[in-house]
Amino acid sequence: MSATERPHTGRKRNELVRSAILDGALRLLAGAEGGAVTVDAIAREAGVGKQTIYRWWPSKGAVLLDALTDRAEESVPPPDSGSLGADLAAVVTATFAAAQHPQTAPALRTLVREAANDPQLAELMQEFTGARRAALQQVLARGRERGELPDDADLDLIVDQVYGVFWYRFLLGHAPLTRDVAERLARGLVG
Amino acid sequence: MSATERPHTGRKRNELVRSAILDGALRLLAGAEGGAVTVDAIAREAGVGKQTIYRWWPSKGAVLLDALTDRAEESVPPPDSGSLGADLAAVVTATFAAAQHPQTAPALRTLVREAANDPQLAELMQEFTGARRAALQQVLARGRERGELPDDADLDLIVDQVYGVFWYRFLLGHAPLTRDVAERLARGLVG
Amino acid sequence: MSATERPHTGRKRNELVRSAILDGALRLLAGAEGGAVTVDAIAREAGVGKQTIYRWWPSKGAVLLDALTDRAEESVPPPDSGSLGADLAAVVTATFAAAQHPQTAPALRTLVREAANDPQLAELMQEFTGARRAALQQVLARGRERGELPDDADLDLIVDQVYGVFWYRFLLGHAPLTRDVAERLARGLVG
Amino acid sequence: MSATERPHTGRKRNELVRSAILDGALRLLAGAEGGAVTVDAIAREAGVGKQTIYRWWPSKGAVLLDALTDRAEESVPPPDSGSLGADLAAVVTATFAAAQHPQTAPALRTLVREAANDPQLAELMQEFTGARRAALQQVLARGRERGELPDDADLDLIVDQVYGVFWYRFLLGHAPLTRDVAERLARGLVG
DNA sequence: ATTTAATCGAGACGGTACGTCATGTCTTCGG
DNA sequence: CCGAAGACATGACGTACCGTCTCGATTAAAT
Repeated sequence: MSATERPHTGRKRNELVRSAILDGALRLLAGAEGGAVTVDAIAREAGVGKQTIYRWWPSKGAVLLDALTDRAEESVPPPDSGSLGADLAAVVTATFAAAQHPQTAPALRTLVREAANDPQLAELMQEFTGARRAALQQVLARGRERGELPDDADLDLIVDQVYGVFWYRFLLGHAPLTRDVAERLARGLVG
Repeated sequence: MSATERPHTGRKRNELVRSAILDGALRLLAGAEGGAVTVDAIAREAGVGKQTIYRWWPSKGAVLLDALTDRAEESVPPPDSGSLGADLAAVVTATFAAAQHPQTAPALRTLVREAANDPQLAELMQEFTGARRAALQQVLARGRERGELPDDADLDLIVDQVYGVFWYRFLLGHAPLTRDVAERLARGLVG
Repeated sequence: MSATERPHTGRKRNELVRSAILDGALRLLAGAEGGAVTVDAIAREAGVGKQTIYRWWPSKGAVLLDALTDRAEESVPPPDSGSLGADLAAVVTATFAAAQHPQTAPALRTLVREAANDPQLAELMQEFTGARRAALQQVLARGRERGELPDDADLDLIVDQVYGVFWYRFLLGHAPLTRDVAERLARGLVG
Repeated sequence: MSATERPHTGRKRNELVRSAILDGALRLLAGAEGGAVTVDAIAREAGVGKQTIYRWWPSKGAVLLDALTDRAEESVPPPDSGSLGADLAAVVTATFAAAQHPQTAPALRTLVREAANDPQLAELMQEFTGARRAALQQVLARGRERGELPDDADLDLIVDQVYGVFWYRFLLGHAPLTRDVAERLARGLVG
């Protein structure tokens, strides 16, 4: 979408511009694989002035995070099937699967790369991952209440084993994140 | 160490220069915490020309990794006490402890940050982490041979749970990496 | 041996680059008439990095001034024919003619434009114009010694009438700077 | 003067806004001396929207010129004492004196600086200075009719010597613009 | 009395140029 | 040939103004 087709909204923030930027960012993230996700590039891709980006996001990474979360996240509620094993397997499987999406994966990797040198973005990602951890912990807490886990089980540790394995493999890529692995991991943790 | 105090060795490679560079890199990695581990900065810190760095290392990251591994690692052999639980606990505890060292921690974190945007370095770190994984897997394999693990145990997954938790907590810092956690983790995995 | 006494060992300044920049600047000044004498444009035109320009000149205008003076000025000595009238006419005529040169004129105008918003450059131009004034005053002083001007003649004022008329007409362009005008002006001042 | 204290006049042009803008512009012109006479700055200073400025003036420079001329100039008629020498001296002295005014001088200098990069404003200033030249020429023409100047005197050149000296010294500041200088200049031109 | 039309403050927007920073290569000179 | 110093091309960065646009309010003139 070019700038010429996009009407100005005057002194109000233009939502079309917002999504044009996020779209452009996603296109670059998904496409370029490893390179050239420049602020200038995003601006050009979206038909937007650089200043407009800096006006609304503190850093390039914030744009990327926004681009990823804005659409992908409709705040899926954690499953509650009554069985801890099933719930855990569901969450882990879903997590693994979501990151495999051919458009999401490169974007996510770029995002992490950006976060590494951008404290602003790092903090934003902390919030994001914190929410994920909290959701998973809730699932575990329900299971513990039902007696499916010992009372002294270290829920934080279990959560971190899940996300630890996920990120470790996702970023290093030395081993797969298949559905099979997900189920085996879940079983190992609460079996 | 300034350049003026260091004698030239003529056409042979000067070992003093090598360590001056690695020292300088370490000082920057440990000190600046968040900022500016530039090639120029390393060169200045070491009293060295930039070209000298590029002559011997393929990228900035390679220098950093070299700086970290050159000294800290005298290739500790994996423990072999005869008990899988004890061995695993020992490895995990040692891993957690090593990263806590007040000089190592910030350097390691910076290293990861650099690796995120430097494919050269990323590959080097893969080798490094690969070696660690292999060592741990060897411990587990010995235990499985002794019957301390079922024959169909997914050793790779267990290894990745250890290092996954480690890196996840180390980088995000949302939860501790104490000896207690290490032991609980080990017990959970092979108990 | 202190740092100041230490001979330079670094790479030498590349004279070709210097002249490439000045040439490029001149080409832009002469060509584009009024527009787009950007630092980026100069750099592109000269096949040079922007940083290289900023390394050697404090501002864009300084480059332009350098470009103009570097070549045009072989420090012409003021004429000394023995007759004040003839000398003055010669200087004024030469000044008028020099600025009419089809390549110099637009460059000079751009230079003034730049100086208006660049104190650095303004000072440089002061030096330049100061030297011109001094040269003319020397001519007048010689004439006064020979009795061709009264002892109480205000030489500064005469000089400023010459250069005042010159710049006033050159910049506003409301009246010509012909040889005829030059001679009439000279005659009016010392006739 | 802030916007809140200023009543709206509805669909009629608000004269208070006009003067608020001109006042703000003058304050910036006189005050900052060297910096930042931005359109945004004028708008902020006057408590006015940018569009309001662009609605009534074609360019920033036009505002500045308006600000200067609107108040200072009540179109003083050229003197006509019957003596050319006296009239000329009066005009020159008045011109020199006017520009010395502590509030006018910096504003005038800034105005010229702006004009250097604003063709719109440059043209407006041409009109302004043209009027001044015409006024002075009228004085000279009257004197020539009375026989106080030779029939072939180049009036334009005399005029430009006056204003040339004035602007040259005013802008460069290398020599004063005192009453004494004014009288000597006038005497030299028509004496 | 109601509509219509213009002013005005505010500020988002697409651009252009700025001056700085880091990278990795290349060049010079002294040991 | 090594090593220190640093020039150089490249390209991204984040900022400053520009001039245009649209909003929502206010008020005067036209209906």
